[in-house]
Amino acid sequence: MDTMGNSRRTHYCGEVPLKPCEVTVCGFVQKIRNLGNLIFIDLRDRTGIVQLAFGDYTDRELFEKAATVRNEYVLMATGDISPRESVNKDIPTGTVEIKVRELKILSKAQTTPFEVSNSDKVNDELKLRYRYLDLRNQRLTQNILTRHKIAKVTRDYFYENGFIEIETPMMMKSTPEGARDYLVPSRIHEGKFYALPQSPQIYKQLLMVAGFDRYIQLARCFRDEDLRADRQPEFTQIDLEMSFVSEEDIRQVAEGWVRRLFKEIKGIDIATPLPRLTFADAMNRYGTDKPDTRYGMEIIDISEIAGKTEFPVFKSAMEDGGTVRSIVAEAGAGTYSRKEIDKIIEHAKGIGAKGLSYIRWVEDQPSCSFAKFLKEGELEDIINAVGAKKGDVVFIAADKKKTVCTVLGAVRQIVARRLEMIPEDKFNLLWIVEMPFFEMNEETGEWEAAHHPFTMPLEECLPYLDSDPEKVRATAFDLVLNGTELCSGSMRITDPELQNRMFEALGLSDEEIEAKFGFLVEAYKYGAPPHGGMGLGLDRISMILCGADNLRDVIAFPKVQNASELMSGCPSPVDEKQLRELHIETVVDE
RNA sequence: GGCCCGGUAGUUCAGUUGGUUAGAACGCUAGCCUGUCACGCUAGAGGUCGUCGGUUCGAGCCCGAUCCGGGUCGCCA
Repeated sequence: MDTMGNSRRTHYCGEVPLKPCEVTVCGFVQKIRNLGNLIFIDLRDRTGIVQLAFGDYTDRELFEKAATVRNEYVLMATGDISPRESVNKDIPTGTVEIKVRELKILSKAQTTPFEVSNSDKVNDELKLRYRYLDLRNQRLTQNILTRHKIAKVTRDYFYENGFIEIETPMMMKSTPEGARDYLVPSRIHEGKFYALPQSPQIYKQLLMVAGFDRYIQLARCFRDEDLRADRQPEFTQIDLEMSFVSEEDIRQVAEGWVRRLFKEIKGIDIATPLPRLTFADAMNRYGTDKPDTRYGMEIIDISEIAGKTEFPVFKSAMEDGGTVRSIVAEAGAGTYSRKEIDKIIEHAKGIGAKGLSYIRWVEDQPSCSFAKFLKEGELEDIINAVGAKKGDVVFIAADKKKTVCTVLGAVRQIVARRLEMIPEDKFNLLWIVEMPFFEMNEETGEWEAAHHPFTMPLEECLPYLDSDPEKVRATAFDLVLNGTELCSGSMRITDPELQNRMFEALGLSDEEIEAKFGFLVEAYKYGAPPHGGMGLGLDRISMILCGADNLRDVIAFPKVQNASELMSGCPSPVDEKQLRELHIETVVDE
């Protein structure tokens, strides 16, 4: 093996000049084509690929050295850029190659567990175990570079608009409402714990009280909850807070950021102001608070018609205060077989439906899964009400409103995917506004804060605070992009009395309020500018702008579904000594 | 915690009704090859069929448990 010696890189592989000159490049071997008396090596770095060439112009010793090179070796090559005899149109440097005069093998490589250039098809588990190899793959490299650009554009935009970046603590007080905290035991204080931040919420509000006026941070956040394709236990939030503003002002700043980001990253002009939809409308029309509006197929309430039939499923749902709603799966490209319908129903059951009724209108006559319960003309009434045409399938769910919405929202998504009616190149952004303040916890039957408890309710809702929690809406809003929640924001309560009323409405005792949030309420007594802000998911926006369908693809070292990291193998056991210092007793397996 | 999907050479996959020696492609090793870019040709090595148990004369295939990975519901103030 060789050392670099005095040689240094003059150009990145993907950025070599396309005219004759001397260059030195460094990188990994992507591919070797050895033709006997002619060797080509594709050399890769983060910018791209360039072809190294060895032929009759190469001295014998160098040629033999080139012949020993294997995939993923780390090379440094010096030579002359020359035009190729035959051009490769697929890569930017395809018109030239480097006729190598000096080759240094800086590091050899074992045969890798998978081919880096072909890793897109390889099993995720293996790739995550060797994440540093998968990151060499150009798709993943590009994603990480795009994420970097997004972070840079974000900082540029907010700095230019008077925001100050301030770091808040990573070790903070545990506030166990909402998501579970990751805890850090204290060595100095026996039996006490820090928590990793779920968000810098309280600190950024205190920064407003401190007078910093406009704050931003690319903040790491932690939540000890189960993972999803769009949810990691550790994630990065573009966290911001502003003083002397209204809800609308915050959205305007965010829209400016969105416009700038899409322009610089995708070259797309986003029209602002962005459309907005109330939470109630979103639930009714799309069955979710994060609707994908790139396609139609909205939910239709047919309680008035179907709910009045003799079909026991519909009847009992109505009697229990529920609802009957439907979506029309359009004919699209093909027709629906019974088998496919069954599959969709199975899926619906998996997400909480007891079942799904349907009207399948593929042959001349519509066939209806509950036809025998219908009187003359009722089937026609339903079909007319939902506007179904021949070729369509009408899916109907009857249950409590929440279940019906969830189920039909999911069915809408499945059908859209199946029909390939989701335009890949479209970016539909919208605001969901007037979010509910309280949410019923089905298990305990108690009202809980839907957002965080510092959220300002809409002024017109204040009278219902104690009498009718369901009616209270918040100054909270979400930004939704293609069915993914990108951001959440709100105005905050700055009146200590109102803040205490909110805590009480949430069932906290005076002692609990004092112990958990006393310092915040106290701060508001010393002069608190009206303020509000938001948190934007950097990982999620990166995922969408990279065209990825999983957060793992835009995070350098992600965690898997059970929240472990396969490369390093964390979480892992620790020494007894460490535990003793932290005053933690060893847990013996039962 | 629930539901669904997956696990067969290094990798991606095939493997019929349970039946002889588990196949292919890529990768790997060796040899040949002067313009490749999915280089080509020849030969070779490479398998506890995730693991454990069961049914059977016989299991990659059937049954049970379990581990690992993925998706999702719950959960995510």
